[in-house]
Amino acid sequence: MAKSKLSARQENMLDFITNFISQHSYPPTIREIGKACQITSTSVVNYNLNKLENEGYINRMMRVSRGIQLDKNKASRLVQIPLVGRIFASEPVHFPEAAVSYAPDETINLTQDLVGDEKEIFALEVRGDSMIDAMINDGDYVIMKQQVQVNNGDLAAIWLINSEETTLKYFYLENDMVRLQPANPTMDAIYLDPSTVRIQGKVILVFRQISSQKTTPIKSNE
Amino acid sequence: MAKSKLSARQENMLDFITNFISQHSYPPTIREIGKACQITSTSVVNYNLNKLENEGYINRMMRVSRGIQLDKNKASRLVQIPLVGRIFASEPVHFPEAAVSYAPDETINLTQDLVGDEKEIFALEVRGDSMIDAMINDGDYVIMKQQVQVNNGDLAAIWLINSEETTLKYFYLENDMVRLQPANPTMDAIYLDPSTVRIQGKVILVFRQISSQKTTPIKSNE
DNA sequence: ATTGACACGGAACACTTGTTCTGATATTAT
DNA sequence: ATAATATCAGAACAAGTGTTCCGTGTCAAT
Repeated sequence: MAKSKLSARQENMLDFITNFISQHSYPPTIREIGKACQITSTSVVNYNLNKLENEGYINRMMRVSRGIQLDKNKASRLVQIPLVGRIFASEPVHFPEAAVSYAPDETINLTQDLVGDEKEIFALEVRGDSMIDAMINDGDYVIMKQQVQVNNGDLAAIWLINSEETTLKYFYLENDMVRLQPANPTMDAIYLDPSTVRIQGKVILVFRQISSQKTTPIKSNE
Repeated sequence: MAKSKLSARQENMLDFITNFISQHSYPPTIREIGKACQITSTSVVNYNLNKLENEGYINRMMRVSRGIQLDKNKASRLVQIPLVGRIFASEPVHFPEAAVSYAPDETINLTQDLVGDEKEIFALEVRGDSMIDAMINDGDYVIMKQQVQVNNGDLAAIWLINSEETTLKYFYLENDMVRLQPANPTMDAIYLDPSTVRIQGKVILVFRQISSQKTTPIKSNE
């Protein structure tokens, strides 16, 4: 929303600064920004840096080399994650087809440092208490990436063909057997033949909103 | 261990660099280091920076202003947190007396960026399943700071005087009543008179080791 | 057409900053 | 004691770097 006030050049600069810091762990100089953004004049870089500062995206330390601080609240890149549906235990995860556009109110925005560089990730709302053994509850949101293979130790969404249910468990392939380990360490792992499981994706992040509206759920006996 | 090869001056410099970066989010210049560490000559700072680089604590970018990168594996300051006991639901948290020295195998080392700048923090191992409503299980480790007051929204260790038990819940003081909110959103908050609760500390971090030894807990019927 | 705000490029300036040189002092080994 | 090494201080240099000034072009409003 507020980002609409930035010009393409300023967006470009902000992107470069963000990436530069994450790669070098120190900020770029004015000339480094200019070179990366095809700006020949240092004054123009300076000019647009002041714009970025006025908009609150960065803080500048005057007369300090590389004196640029990213305002984490505004400048850290947001990843727009489409909320494409719900995840039930009783059916496979329904991932969306190809590239579809979603309503803006159906996207979840998280900062890139939280979800990493993965592309094509989706948000799913958890329905039901059946994921409780993964320490994931009704109403939680799961950020997932669709993939048919996961690494050992990944928290994976797995469709159990025999019992016809989706489960979220840590995945390990050991001695030609699949071990599915609940996140809840007091529960036992289950061992299955690889042919009876279908990996649907890996979980990147789980979060739970502790909103004030939700904090007083006067339980009614419904 | 490897830090023993550093002189007092080099340790001092490394500390300053670490703190400077965390405060400014860009590294200091050679002269800034010298001023902070009472080194009048830039060449001496340069000399010791090279020492630090040879020991692997930092990386230097030649001819780059503020071109210092901390080696996270070695230089990021480890906070040694004494593991002082266990936390049961059935008794108050037992914090240690004053400054006591602990066996080295009874300390938990975490990087400062994880636990922040808090001083006098302790690690406690969770025993029993009674903290399950805080999404904390048997075997988890809780990093806590002892304090008799917490802010609204802090995850706090609270001794319930009437029921004589310790609980970990999010703490809110609302209208002269204490609301204790379980981390598990499917469970209800409880409201108590402030005189019936005793705040013991706030939880800074919780972690669970998913070690390979633990991943195959063939449950025996003991 | 005129004005003004805005964005830009080039150049120069002054300060910052990493580097290097010379030499002194302290520490350690032989 | 002597030599070798490590650590340090001061100074100067060259390059890096933020800042500023001047001029140009664009675009919308009057």
